[in-house]
Amino acid sequence: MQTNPGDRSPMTYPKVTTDPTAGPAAEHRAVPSSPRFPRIEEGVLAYWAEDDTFRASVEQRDPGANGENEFVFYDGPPFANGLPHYGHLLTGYVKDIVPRYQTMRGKRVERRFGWDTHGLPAELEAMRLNGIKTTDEIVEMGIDKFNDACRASVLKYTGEWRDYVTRQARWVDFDNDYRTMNPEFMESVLWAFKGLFDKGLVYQGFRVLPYCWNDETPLSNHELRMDDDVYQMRQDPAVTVGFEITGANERAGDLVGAKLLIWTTTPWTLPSNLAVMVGSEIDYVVVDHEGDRLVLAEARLAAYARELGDEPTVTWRGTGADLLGLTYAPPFSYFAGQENAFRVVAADEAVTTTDGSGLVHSAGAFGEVDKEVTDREGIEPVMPVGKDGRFTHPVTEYAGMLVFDANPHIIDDLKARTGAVTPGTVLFRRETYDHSYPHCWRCREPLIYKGVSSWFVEVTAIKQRMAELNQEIRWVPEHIKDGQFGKWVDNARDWSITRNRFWGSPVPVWKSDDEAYPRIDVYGSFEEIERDFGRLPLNAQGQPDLHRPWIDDLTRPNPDDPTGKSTMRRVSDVLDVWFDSGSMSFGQVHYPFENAEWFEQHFPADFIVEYIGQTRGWFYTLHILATALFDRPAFSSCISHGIVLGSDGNKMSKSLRNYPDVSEVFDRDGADAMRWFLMASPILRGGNLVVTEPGIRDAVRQVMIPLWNTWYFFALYANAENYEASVGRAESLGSTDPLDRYLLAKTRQYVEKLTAEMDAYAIADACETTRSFLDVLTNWYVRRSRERFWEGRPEAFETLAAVLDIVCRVVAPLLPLTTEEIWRGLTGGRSVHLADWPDVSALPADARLVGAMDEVREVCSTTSALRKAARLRNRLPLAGLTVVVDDPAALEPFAAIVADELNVKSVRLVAAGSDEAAGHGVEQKLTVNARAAGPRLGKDVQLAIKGSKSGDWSVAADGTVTAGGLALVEGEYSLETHVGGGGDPADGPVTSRTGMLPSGGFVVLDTVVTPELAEEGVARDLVRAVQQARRDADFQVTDRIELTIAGSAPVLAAARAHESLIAGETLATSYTVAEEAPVGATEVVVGDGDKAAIAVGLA
RNA sequence: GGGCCUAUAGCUCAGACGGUUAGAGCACCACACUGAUAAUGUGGGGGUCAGAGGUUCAAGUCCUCUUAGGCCCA
Repeated sequence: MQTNPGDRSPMTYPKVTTDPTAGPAAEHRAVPSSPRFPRIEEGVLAYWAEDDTFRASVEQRDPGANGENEFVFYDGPPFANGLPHYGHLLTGYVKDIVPRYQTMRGKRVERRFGWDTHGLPAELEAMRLNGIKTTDEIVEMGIDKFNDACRASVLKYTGEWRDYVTRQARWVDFDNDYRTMNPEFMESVLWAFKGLFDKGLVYQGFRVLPYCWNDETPLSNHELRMDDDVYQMRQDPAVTVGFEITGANERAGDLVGAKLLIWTTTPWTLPSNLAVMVGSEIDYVVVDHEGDRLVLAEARLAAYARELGDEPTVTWRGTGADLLGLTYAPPFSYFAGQENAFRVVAADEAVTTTDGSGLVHSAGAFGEVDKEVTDREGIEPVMPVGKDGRFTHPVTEYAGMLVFDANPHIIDDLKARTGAVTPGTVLFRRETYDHSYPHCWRCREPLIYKGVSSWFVEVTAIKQRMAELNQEIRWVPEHIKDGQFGKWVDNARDWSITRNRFWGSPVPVWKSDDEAYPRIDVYGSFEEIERDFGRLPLNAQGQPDLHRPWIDDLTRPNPDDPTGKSTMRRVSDVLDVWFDSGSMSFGQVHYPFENAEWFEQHFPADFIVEYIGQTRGWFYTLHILATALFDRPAFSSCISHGIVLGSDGNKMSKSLRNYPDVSEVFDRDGADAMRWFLMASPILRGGNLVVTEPGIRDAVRQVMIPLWNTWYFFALYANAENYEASVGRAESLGSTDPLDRYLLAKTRQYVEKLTAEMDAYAIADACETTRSFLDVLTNWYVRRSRERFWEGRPEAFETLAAVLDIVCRVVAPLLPLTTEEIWRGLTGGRSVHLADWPDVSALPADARLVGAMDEVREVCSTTSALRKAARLRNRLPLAGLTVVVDDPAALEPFAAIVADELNVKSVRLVAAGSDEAAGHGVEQKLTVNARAAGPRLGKDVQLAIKGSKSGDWSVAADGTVTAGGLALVEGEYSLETHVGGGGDPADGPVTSRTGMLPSGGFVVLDTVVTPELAEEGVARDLVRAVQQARRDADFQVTDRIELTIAGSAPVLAAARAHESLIAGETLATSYTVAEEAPVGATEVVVGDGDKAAIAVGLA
C-alpha cells in the first residue's frame, strides 16, 4: 500500500463490515477489490448469530389479528439418517428464499424445523447397531430398550444438520423444532386416526401387498417406488403344470380327464392354488399329446412346439368363456375340499397370451389380481406362509423353508409326483425366466406378494374430492397439477397405514380378545385414554408416552362381556411413517388440543416445496388427510423441483464420487454461489440438474463478482471524494443526467418484473432477470459513467448508491450473505433482511428512454463490428458516425455517450427516409415468401427463389415484380432496404463503412484517418501505456505522478501536441518529453508500430 | 412386459402452422477495450438435425421402421 493515512480523509465506505480481511479499524477498512466470498460469508453468519437477526426479522412483523398478516410455510420433515446432500440443500434454499421474500414484503413468516423420526429406517439402524436380525429378537431384547435405541439413532445427525443448514444461510428455527415422536405430535396423529375412523374412512382388511419377509413388514406403494433399484432383473424358475379336469360344463362338452396347462414363475404358490383363470375372449384349444389331452391358448401353441410338435392334433376349439365352470383336481392336496375352489374362472384383466400358456393359476393370498378374483368368486384365500416368508402348516412337506428355497423341491415333487401332489397333476415343462422383479428398498431382498392384515384409509372413497381440491393448488411447474400428481390421485388406491413393527405412532385401536364378545374402541387423545384406562401410558421415566411398549400395557375388562373374562387389548401395529408426515400440518401445532384457532386461520399453508418424488409421498399424504379431515387442500402453492444428479449425469453416489464435496464448495466458492447455481438452474422448472464445479464457479463469475465490483467501484470513488450518499431520501433519485435517468427507469422495470416473478414462485426466472439487470448495471451504466464518478459528480454517486440499495434489497433472498455485507457497508444499517421490499413508484417509468438506450447499445455494437472489419482500433479517433434511425430525437440525449464509447469526433442522427439517408448506398433486396407463393406456384416456386437470390429479378414500372421469369403477386414477396458493405475499391479509396442495425436502421462510419487523427491515436495509446505503468507501480488511482515520455519522432510529436490530454488523464503534475529514454523507462509500442519509452514516479 | 417422452455444435439447450443460409449460452481461437472488473466488446472455427425409408414444389419439423436414452405403470 502506497497510502499514507496521515494525508487522507478517513474512509467513508464500508460503513460497517464483518469481513476480517477488510482491516481492523475504521480508518484502515477498505472494500476489497477481489473478495474472498466464503470468508465474508463466515463473517456475516457470525454477525447474524451474535445479532440474532433471524429472530428480529420474524418478530418485527406483526402477525395481525388472527394472524392474517402471516405467511404460512410448512417445512417438510427430513429423516436424518445421514448427512444432508445436495437435494436437501436445494430444497433448503427454496425454503429460505420464499420466506425471506415474504418477510421483506411485510409478512410474518414463522419457520420451524421439523424431524421425521419414526419408521423402519430407524428400526433397521437400531437392529444393525444391536446386531439383531428378526422381530423375535427385538421382542427378546425388550421393546422399550429397542425403541430407546431407535430414538437415539434418529437424533444422531441433528447437530450436523444444524451446522449445514446454518452454513447454507438458511434461516429456520431449530430450537423450537417439531418431532414426529414427541407426545404432542403423536396425540395429534391419534386424533387424525380417530377422525378418519369416525368418518368411516378407516377399515381393517386383508390385502395382498408387496411384503419383505426379511424385514417382516408389508411395503406401501410409495416404498415400492422408492428408488430405481427396487425393480431388478431376477432369474426365477418358470413351470408349466397340467391340472386334471374332474368336472364338465355344458358348453365345452366332456373334457374330463383333460389337463389345464397353467404357467407360473412362482412355483411356491402352487400348494395354495385355488382357481385357474382364463380370458373369456381368448381362443383355446385341446391338443393330443402322448395320450394326454391338453388345454391351452391357441396363440401359445407355437411356444410349446418343442413338446407338442409344429402341427399338433387339435381335438377341440373354443373360447375362454366355454371353459368357465370346469372343475379340476388341485395340484396339491393340502386344501382339497376348499369351498368354491378349483374351478376355471374368468379374469380378462389378468390373462394375456404374450407369455405362458394362456391359463393362469390363482393363489388368492399371493397376488393382487388373484385376491380380486378369489374375492369375486367367493373363495376364501389360504395362507400357509408365515411372516418370515417360510411355509407353515398345513404345507408340512416344505414347512420351515423360505418360499424361494422351496421352489426346487416343489418342482421335484411335481416331476416325481411325490409328496402331496395329487394324482393326475403333471409337470409339463420347467425353464428359467429372467424378469424385472421388485426388491426391498431397504434390505434388497426379493419381495413376495402376500396377504396381510392391515388397516386402510379408504382413499378410493374420497379421491374424487381430492381431485377437485387439487384444482385449487398452484403447482410449480404447472404441469404437475394434472400430470404427475393429478394422475396419481385419479388412480389412487386405498392406503395401507399400519405396520407390524415397533417404532412408530401406535394404532389407537383396542379390541376384545374374545370373539364371542366383540368390541372395538378407538382413542383420539390422552384424555380419552385416561378416562377409560384410569391412567396415561407412562414410560420408564414416568412421562406420558404413546410409544410401545407403554401403550400396550393399557388393558381393561371388555365392558360388553357380562362374564368379565375378556379383555380389551391394543392391536399391536404401529402407523406408517407417512401417516406421521401427512399429519404434519396439524401435528406440528398440536391441533386440536392447542392452537385450534390459529390452525383454522393457517390451513392450508401458503407454500411448501419438496422434490418431485413427493407427489407420491408427502404431497400425497398431506392431501389425503387434508381432504378427509378438513375438506380443504393442505397447501395452496407447491414447488416441486427436479432431481440433483452427479457431474456424470448419473444419480449422486458416494462411492462414485461423482459430485463436488458440499463442505469444499462452501469453503471455496461459498453458500451464495451454490445457492445461485441451484436456483438459476432448470431444476426449479422440474428438470434435473447436473452438479459441476465449473457451474458453481460460473455463478460467482456471472453474478457475484459483477455485483461486488459495482460496490467496490462506488466505494472507491465515494471514498476518494469523501462523499456520503443520502440513500433512501427522495433527492437520491432526482438526477437529470440521461444515463442516471436511464438506470433509474431500468431499475424500476427490473424490480417490477422481479416482484411479479417472486410472487409467482418463479425463482429461476428471477435469477435470470437479475443476471441481465446486473449486466446493464455493471457493463453499461458503470462503464459509461466512469468519468462522472472520476469527476466526483454528486448525482452520479446518489444514483448509484440508490440503485445499489434497491438491488441489494431485492437480491437479498437470492444472495443473502453477499448482499448483507454490501448493504451494511453502504448504509451502515443493521441488516438488509430487516429492510422492506423497495417501493419503486418513486423511480421514473420511462419506456421510451429505456428503449432508446437499447438502440444506443445496438449502434455501439454494430459500429464496433465495423471498426473490427476495417482494422481500426478503438483508441484511434475517427471523424464521424452517421446514425439513421426512425426516431433520431429519442437518441439525441445519448449522442455524447455514443461518441465517447465509439471514439468518434461527431455523431449525426438522421431520420430514416430522409434524403440524406438515401445517399448511403442503400439497395433493395427481394425475398420470396415461399409460404404464400408455394401453394400457387407449386414446383416453380423454387425457380422464383433461385432468381431472387441470384439477382435475376426486377420491378417493372407498374410495380410488377418478376423473379426467375415468374411474376409474383402482392404478398408473395417482400422488398427490403438493405445496406451494402464498404463499397468497391475500384470506385476509389474507401471512405466509409456501413452496417445494419437489428432494429432496422443503419450506421455509416467515416473511416478516413487523417494525420491529426493518427497523432491523437498515438496520444491515446500513450495514455493507456502510462495507466498500465501506474498500475504496475501499484499507485493509487488518486496519486499524482511525474511523467517522462521518449520515443520515435511521431511519438514525440504526439506527446507534445497532446500534452494536456496525456497529463490530465494520467494525473501527471510534471510532464517531460525527452529525446532520450530515461533510466528505468518502460518500452511500449504505440500507433502503427512506433516505439515509445515512458517513466513514471510519484510526484 | 405395457404406455409416454427425448435424440439438433465439444457441453447445455431454442427451433408456433412444413417455407429454402438451423440459432443461443458455455467452452475454444483471434482481435479490441480496460483509473472498478478475475470483467467486457467484436469476429471466427465448429452441424450428414441419431439411422433408414416415405409424403410434399419444399422436411430438423409430418408418417413408418430401426437404434439409443429417460420417465411412468406392472
